[in-house]
Amino acid sequence: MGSEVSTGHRRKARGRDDRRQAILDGAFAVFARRGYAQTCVKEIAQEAGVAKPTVYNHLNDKESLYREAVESAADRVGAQCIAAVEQLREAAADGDPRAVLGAAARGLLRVCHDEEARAVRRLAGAEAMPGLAASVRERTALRIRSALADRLARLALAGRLRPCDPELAAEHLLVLLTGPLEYRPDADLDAIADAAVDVFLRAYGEEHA
Amino acid sequence: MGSEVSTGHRRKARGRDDRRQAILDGAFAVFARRGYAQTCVKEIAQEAGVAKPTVYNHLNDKESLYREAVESAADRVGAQCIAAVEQLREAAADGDPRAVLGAAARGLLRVCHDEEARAVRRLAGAEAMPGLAASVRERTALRIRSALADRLARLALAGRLRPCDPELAAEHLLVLLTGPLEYRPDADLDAIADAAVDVFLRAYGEEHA
DNA sequence: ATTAGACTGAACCCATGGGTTCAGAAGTGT
DNA sequence: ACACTTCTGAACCCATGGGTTCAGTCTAAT
Repeated sequence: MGSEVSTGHRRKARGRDDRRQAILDGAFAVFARRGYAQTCVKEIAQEAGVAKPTVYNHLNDKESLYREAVESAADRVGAQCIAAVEQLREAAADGDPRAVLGAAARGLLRVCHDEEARAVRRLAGAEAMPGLAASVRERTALRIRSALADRLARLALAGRLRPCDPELAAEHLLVLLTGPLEYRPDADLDAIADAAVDVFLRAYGEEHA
Repeated sequence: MGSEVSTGHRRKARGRDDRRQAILDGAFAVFARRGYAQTCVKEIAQEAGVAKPTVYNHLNDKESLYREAVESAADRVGAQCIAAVEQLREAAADGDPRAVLGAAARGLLRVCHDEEARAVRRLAGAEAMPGLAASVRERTALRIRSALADRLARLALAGRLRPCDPELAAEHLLVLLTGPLEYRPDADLDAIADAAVDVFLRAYGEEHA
């Protein structure tokens, strides 16, 4: 019966967390399309399929709602990016780095160009909430750079890249990939990725014969 | 007397424009440190040294205030960046591209790291104001890329860079410069600039012997 | 069946702040 | 001196919306 009690608690807790997550997701969706100022909590409640007091039952106020919603979405986006980078793990042993880097780059860029990722970038910096920008950067950019640096270090060690600072190399590859999105929000993603890998390999590829 | 009348009109118009600009500058300063939602028009008026009705005498409403303030600041920042790029004009004839590009890069990066430029980037994307982001991108990023592409094209034609698409090359150099600011907001600017030029020249420099 | 906890919906309170009005001051051209 | 425009400062109106309260409902565990 101890197990039944704890099961019951787990179910309840699970239910609570699900609902909380639904609220955060709804909040993120509304904030993303309306901005902070134009968003009213009632609309968030509707989006989440929940009554307004329920929102305040899970979150303290509008600002917490914003912070936690953005951070939660940042975690999702960060995880997708990490997954795209991690595909370099097995593939690294294979043939020329251009193919394997190209595939990872295209995957990464698709995630970064996704509506959710764009919204995270917009909402993170805006609205002067102390610490939020740093927190989101930690959960996305820095984590991704670190994961990519790991992979590049292995490539360099294997002689497929020239010796370099992996952190800096990762940063360069990432800005070559995602930077152009700021200049051409709706360009061909694969073309951007290929151009980025091209430049990256000319700069960091192994000394050619 | 026609001249006197027109002089009078000019003085008045000048006075009006000055005051309008003072209001826009004050608005930008307050929006930059408070964000849109937390900013009240009264504070803008105080910052500009003006009474609240005077603000509404020059601008229609809070949203116009925001748009025009951001666009005005974007114009200033854009002009400074163009100036930094334009120093490639005379210097282009000189010695190795590394020195001349490095100097321009450091100048450009200083402007982009400036508080005003950071604020423009923050405020431009935020707050779901249709068209504002595009307008600011037009006044800054695209203009700068275009100016830089002009200079790079001349360098390529002079054989100091390998043949390339100047627009794309300019974009790559710019993201290598400004991208790292997102990852390390307070790193050594000159180090970033040098690393960017280094990578850029390995990718776009003339075929080495 | 009972009890406990979460959820609902609607009404409610009220601080905030956008935008306006107005009477008068101050500067300007004639 | 006179008229004209602009600016001031203070008060004012009022829509918006954050946050709360409450009485009643639903679910689930015992």
